[in-house]
Amino acid sequence: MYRIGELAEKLSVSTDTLRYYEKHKLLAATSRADNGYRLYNEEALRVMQFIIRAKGVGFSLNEINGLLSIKIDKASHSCADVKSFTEQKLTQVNDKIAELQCFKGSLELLVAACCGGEEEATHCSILSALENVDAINK
Amino acid sequence: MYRIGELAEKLSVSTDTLRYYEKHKLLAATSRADNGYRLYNEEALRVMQFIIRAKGVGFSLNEINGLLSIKIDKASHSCADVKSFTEQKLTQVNDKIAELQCFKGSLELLVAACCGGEEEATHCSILSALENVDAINK
DNA sequence: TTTGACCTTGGAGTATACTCCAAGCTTTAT
DNA sequence: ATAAAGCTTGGAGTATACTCCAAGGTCAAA
Repeated sequence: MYRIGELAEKLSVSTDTLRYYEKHKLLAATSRADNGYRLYNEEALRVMQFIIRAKGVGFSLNEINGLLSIKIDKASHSCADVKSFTEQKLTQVNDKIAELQCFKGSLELLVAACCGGEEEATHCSILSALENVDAINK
Repeated sequence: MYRIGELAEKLSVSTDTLRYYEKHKLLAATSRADNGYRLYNEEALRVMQFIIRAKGVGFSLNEINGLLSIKIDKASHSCADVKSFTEQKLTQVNDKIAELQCFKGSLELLVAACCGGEEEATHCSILSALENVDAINK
């Protein structure tokens, strides 16, 4: 079991963030020590990694709560509910991937086209390439 | 040229958002009409689409400003600056894509495994699958 | 010509997600 | 035994990104 500070360091987040997530029902401590200290197990670590990843790709804490509640709120959802919610999230994720592929393509084009030298960027083809970034993104 | 309301509707954002972006140097109106109304051209439309996409995949307005300033701030950056900044962003984008691929894999697994019926989700295999989501995400 | 829809500005208010602080208890090291 | 580091709570403060409002100008249609 980890104390809050240990888990925080392992995840590169603050202890305040962990307490904030507990207050907002995203992740409760696994248990409490006799002295009242929060204790977290490996499962909690994995859930936090999940939350951090989800945040990184643009899900709000509220949306992440929704994703996590599939797990937590078992009895209150039917299979049909869960399936349709999950399909919806899958569509969202696919859309996000598609957008990022566009960014990736544009940026790769820019990197490939740029001379990388010391002259002013005014004369660098990377900039003209970026000016067409939206066209590329389609 | 579009008036602010027309552009806002085309993009499904509020006019307040467009004025907010102008105030925060993300996108100025292309010009002003004689009556003081903001006017936007097709280029502005494309820049806004770019901003909206970037936001959707988790870039902050500040980061987006950085991306846009490659375009705007030509004379103040060398080619080497621009190239290294762009390569850094590319790494970020690749990381985000990898994370989303994990989500996608997990969610697809869940959708495929779920019966989709009316019974309580307690008995649905989609949930047990989700409990291993972090393992799947690796 | 006047009603309604649209635009202007500046500034205040809100939601989200932290982040910091005070006051105090616990534990570890010297 | 006492200091330093770590934990507790509740609550206040901050950054980001809007969102709304007031007071007023503009414009097209009835």
